Amino acid sequence: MKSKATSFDIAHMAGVSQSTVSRALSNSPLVNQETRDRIKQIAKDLNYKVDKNASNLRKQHSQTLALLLFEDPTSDDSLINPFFISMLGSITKATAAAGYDLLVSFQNLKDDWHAVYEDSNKADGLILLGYGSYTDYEYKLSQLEEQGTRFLRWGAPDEKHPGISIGCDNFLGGVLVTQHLVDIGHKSFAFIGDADESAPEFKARFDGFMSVIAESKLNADSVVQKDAISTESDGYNAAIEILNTGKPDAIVCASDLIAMGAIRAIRSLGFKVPRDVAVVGYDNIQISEFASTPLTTVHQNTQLAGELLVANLLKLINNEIVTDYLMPPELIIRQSCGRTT
Amino acid sequence: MKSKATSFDIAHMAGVSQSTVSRALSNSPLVNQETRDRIKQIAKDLNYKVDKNASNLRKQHSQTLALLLFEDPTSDDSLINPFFISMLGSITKATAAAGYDLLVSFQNLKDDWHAVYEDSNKADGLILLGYGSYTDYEYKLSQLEEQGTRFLRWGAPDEKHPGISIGCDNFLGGVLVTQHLVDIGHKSFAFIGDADESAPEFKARFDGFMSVIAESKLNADSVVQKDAISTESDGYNAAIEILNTGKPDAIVCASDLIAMGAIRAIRSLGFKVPRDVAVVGYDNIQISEFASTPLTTVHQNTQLAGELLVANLLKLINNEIVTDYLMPPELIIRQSCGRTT
DNA sequence: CTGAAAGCGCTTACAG
DNA sequence: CTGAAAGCGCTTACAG
Repeated sequence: MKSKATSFDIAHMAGVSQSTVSRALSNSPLVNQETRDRIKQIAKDLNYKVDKNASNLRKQHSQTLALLLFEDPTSDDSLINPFFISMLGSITKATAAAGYDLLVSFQNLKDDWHAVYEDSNKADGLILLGYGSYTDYEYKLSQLEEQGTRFLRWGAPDEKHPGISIGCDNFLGGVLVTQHLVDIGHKSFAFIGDADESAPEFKARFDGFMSVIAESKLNADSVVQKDAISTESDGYNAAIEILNTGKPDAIVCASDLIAMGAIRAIRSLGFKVPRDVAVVGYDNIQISEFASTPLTTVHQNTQLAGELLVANLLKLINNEIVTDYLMPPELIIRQSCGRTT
Repeated sequence: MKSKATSFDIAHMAGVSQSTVSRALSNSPLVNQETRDRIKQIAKDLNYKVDKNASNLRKQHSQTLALLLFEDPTSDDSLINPFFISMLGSITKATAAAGYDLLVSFQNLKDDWHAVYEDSNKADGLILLGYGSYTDYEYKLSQLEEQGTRFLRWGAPDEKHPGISIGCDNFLGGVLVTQHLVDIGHKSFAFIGDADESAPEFKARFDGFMSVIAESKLNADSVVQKDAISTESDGYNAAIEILNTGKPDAIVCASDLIAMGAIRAIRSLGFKVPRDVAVVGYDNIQISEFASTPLTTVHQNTQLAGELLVANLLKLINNEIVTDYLMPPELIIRQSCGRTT
């Protein structure tokens, strides 16, 4: 194992000063074209790469973005929400395309926030990604902001939270999917998913759902809502409870994972989807297409979302002005909602 | 935005030297318990964190591991193989648990290997994760090894490739799933998946498959094999080709994604799974359980794999001896293979 | 266009 | 147990 070459080694070989090597390698127009090429060739031959630690220390920035994933505390390892996975993929690519590195870390609700500060030190900016509220972190987020840490969060814009958010219009998504159910003739509805402050995305979906119920002059009082976080088993349990009290025409679920559980529950009681009960989800995760009954759901453009998140975080880092942004959701009609014609 | 505190600031406030601060914060037993506590308290109050760039530069290591994901060049963004996603999750956690950071980057076959070297500079060790062969990278891997870069790859142990590998016994997996099909009475078989040098994992699964065919005294000549990389569409196309020439009792697929495509193909021709044609996959990705016909498949313990990968890479970094390791696969029997009794 | 020098914020021998 | 000092490998004013 040979020790790594430094810029001094290159300088020595090229017969120039170390400063010139540094300039040449960073494509400074200050250095003579010819010299620059020669230095680059030598660097290439030696497989030399600039030491990032030294470079970053000197430049006082890291060329690194950190992605902080907030998981639901109950979800087990193997069940990372596929939606986030998809986001992870697009963020990774967008980051790389921008010439930045990506540090990924999972934040656990149980831990204290050590990791965030650590990461904020190693990264020029942070992307926060997670379902549910960042309410628990509000204080920490304020602290980050005070320190001058640049961060963006995925989710609903929210006056009460520090920081800028980029998200998908959950209210509109809830409207789209519920309106479709109404349009094709469903009359009675249930909703599965947390619908309080702790889960702003879910709540917005629920609000969209309720707004359609109200406008359609359906009996809002007959609507059942059951709490659930985004897991298959929560969906299952909530659906069982609902069906024990009565059978709605359609169940609107706050996520595809919940919908998968609801479908399993409906079947376990001997009903058929969508014949006896229609089910719709949210997220358009991969499973939803291949599911036993392909799921009608709401698609969020994760590709675009990743690009937006990275592009805007970079703007933030460059002290440009960034505002909240809400992407439009897209209704995906498959079989689980019933008669589509 | 206030500028960040440094160890000198802490030293000033604590009335000690900067060296002492550094020692206290790294829990050196050299410094007086009381002083240590006082310094730590101040650091906490100031929300001070050690500058990693400076620390790493000085210590000449990065406390960072890099995960290099090799994707099939054809797979589109949204379809990152769920198996890798699961690995990503477990690697992320294992890395964090070990007190390291994780840098994630997607290597694109089209690009040159710049990223690898970059990453090798920012990380103490590399984990290579991808389906298929690393043949194309063989030269680069040798170079990495020469430079003294520590790396581990996920996959089949392979004499011809540099580096140590940790993987799952693909041959045995192929045996398990095929033997089960034979046991429950299937007689004629097809295999979908690349079965040449370029895809060592798939080839090993195929070899396991063929060994069962041979031992079962079935007519090996009648076995059809069609190439496919791990995508739903490749699986679909390959299955269509197979069914156009004849209908085997069972199709063994080199991955779950391929199996999903095969099932779609079988249905599109009016056949039923498993009644007319049984299908089995490999990987036990999340979809396989929720699929229209739950998939019989082979499970690889990604949780363990991630831990093993990280633990062994850390050993490598500490100059301990590490050897190839092959994890046992586990057969998961669901409905797609037919009569299970 | 090029070089000598300072300094980014740490860790760790070295000396006491 | 503590401090003064060197140095990790760069980038970038500063001077020419």
